[in-house]
Amino acid sequence: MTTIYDVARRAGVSPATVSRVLNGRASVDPEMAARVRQAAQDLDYRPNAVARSLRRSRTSLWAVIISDIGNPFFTSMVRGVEDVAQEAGFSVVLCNGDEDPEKEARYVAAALAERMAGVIISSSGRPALISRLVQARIPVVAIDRQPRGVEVDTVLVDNTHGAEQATAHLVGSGYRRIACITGPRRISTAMQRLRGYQRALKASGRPATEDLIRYADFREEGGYRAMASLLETAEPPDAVFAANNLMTVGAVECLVDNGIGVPDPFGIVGFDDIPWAHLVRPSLSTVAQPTYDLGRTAATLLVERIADPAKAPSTVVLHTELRVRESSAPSAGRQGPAAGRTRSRGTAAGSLRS
Amino acid sequence: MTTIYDVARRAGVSPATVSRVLNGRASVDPEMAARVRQAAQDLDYRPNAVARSLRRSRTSLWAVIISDIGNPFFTSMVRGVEDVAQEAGFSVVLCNGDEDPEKEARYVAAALAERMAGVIISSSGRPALISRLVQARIPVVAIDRQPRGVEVDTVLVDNTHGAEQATAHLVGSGYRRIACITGPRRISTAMQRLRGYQRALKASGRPATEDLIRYADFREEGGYRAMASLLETAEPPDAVFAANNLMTVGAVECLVDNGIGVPDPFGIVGFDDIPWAHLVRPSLSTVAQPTYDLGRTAATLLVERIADPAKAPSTVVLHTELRVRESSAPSAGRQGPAAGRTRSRGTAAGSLRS
DNA sequence: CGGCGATGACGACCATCTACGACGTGGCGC
DNA sequence: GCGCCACGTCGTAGATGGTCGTCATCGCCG
Repeated sequence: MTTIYDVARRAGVSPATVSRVLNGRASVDPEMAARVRQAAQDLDYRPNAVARSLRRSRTSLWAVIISDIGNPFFTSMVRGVEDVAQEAGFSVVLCNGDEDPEKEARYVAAALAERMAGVIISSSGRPALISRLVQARIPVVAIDRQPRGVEVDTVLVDNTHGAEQATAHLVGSGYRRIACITGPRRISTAMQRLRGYQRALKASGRPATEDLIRYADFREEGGYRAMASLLETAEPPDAVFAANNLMTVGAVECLVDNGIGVPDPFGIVGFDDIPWAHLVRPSLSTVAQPTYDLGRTAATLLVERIADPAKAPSTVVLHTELRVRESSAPSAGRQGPAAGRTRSRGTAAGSLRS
Repeated sequence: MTTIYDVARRAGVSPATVSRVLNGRASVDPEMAARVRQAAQDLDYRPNAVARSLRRSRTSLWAVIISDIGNPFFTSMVRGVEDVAQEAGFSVVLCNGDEDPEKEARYVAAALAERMAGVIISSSGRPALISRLVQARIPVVAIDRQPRGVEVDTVLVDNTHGAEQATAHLVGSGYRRIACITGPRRISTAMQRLRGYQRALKASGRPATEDLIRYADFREEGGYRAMASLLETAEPPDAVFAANNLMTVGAVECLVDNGIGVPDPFGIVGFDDIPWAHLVRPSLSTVAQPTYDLGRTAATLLVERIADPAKAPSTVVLHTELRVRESSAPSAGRQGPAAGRTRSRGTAAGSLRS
């Protein structure tokens, strides 16, 4: 590997001058600058980013710690983060926490050891991890999930409102007993979405009883099991609101395996869109999140936080959008007063292309 | 941040001894070692990975440069890479090349600047990028796509055979004019899958004419347009083999929008599975790749290459598996001699759970 | 001729690792 | 029993590569 000394020798200047030319920090004689640049090009010189980081005591790496790389929600989010990072001159280290607090802890340790420039984290629960980052003065942005007891920049969606809207839509479609499959109690999004569900039930004058609620794991398998458990009860539900995309898929699978028709007699709405939802039959009604923007917003906050570590932490809440498709639109006989949408194939496909 | 000097001072030893204790390189008096460890724990000392990297002139980071983070094929692969990296003590920097040679070049430059310990790359064409890495003595493993003119460790699947099998299956199902939507000419997988398609057609005694071939971009949009273009021809096909998952989805969308039934009258088989393929109606027949193992294998090769930079490069070819579902199984009247599978819903769902 | 501004050279510094040297102890041989 | 040698252990210092502050010098202008 060629070093800055090799370039200096070839250009007949000191290493400091080479540094100044390449960083544009101070004014250098144009003729000499050109000579340096030529030498650098001739030798295919690439500054050693490690040495630079050591001297500057800061790197140009971000750690993005997500909960599940297999979930399209997170990959889309990462894409948003990455695009902003790229523009701002940072590289992204993607870390798959896998909903495992221990794995997550390892990644936080790595971020500390590598003295990363910043961390974007969707934490699976432990606020202590985020505290450690804050204590080490590493800029942090929490995304998707709200950490408890720590003051950091945060980007969320209006989980409660989205869940309320989805549940109210099921109520309006005429379903009688609406169940809820949510995530682990320690995760803020799971609890907020549950609260939205409960609020909508109360607003419609129905009791939100515990026997209609299941706490699963935000994965396909968990959604399947929760659905199966709901069907086994003495008085099974006739609709369900599932609190994330993978559990929605699991629940639908369970219904298919049990030969139960969707949307008639059984309605389903899921939180968070899935790709190719329009190709799934019946197409799934979902509460769509602005995943890409979620990532972009978090990244923008991180850039600002790095620029000014002293500024007060802010929380940004983005909006969800209920996308009604086939899975929550029962036949005419059952439809309630609020249910007036088309089910034509063309429309469904068209709305998804956007 | 506490440094090795702080720990040394507190333990009453020299920094060198602290380093020795924590790295286990040389023998140190056990009593003294215990004192050092205690001091390190008291101060919550974490070695500065940047300084370590500079001194050792090697980092513990891998760059994984993939073509499209939105494609589940790659995320599953990355998961395999990551699991092995974790075990071997490396962290993974995920880089989304986005099928854009320029973006890809930037990431390769970053890998060089950061003196990364290794690179796993699914290159969008330019062998020059890989050459630069090899020249800089950075261990490289090519994955999914075969780089031309460079000798590096490579992990591939049997693209030609998989495509041949898929096409032969369409032939056997009784389709007459079978088209092919493949990827850009510069990408090896696109050409190999095209070759498999052509081979199968020749084996069945049909001409593989150019008017049945479209070169798209491996994306949903491209698949849609290619399908539309095939339908506009004077003599449209009645089946298509699509060379990756996203283009398959695009092609199906186009068929739906045009009101053409699948699998009757139009058959389709795609290369590479998609998640929730079993929920899509009609469920899609695909050539499934061992995506996770692809990643694991590449990572294992990289670990070996790092351990022994001198060893001869090897190429590993993994096998694909044709998964017949509904989209290629026409009704009885059309079925050819080779088409004898069930189309029952239960069976289709069951085969997908595995 | 003096002063100021601009530019370049030099060296300290970032945190860690490691080669080399020094010191001490134990064992063996005379 | 004493001395020497060898080995084990520890500390010092230098190296890693780039950045930036300091100082000196040169040239130009007043």
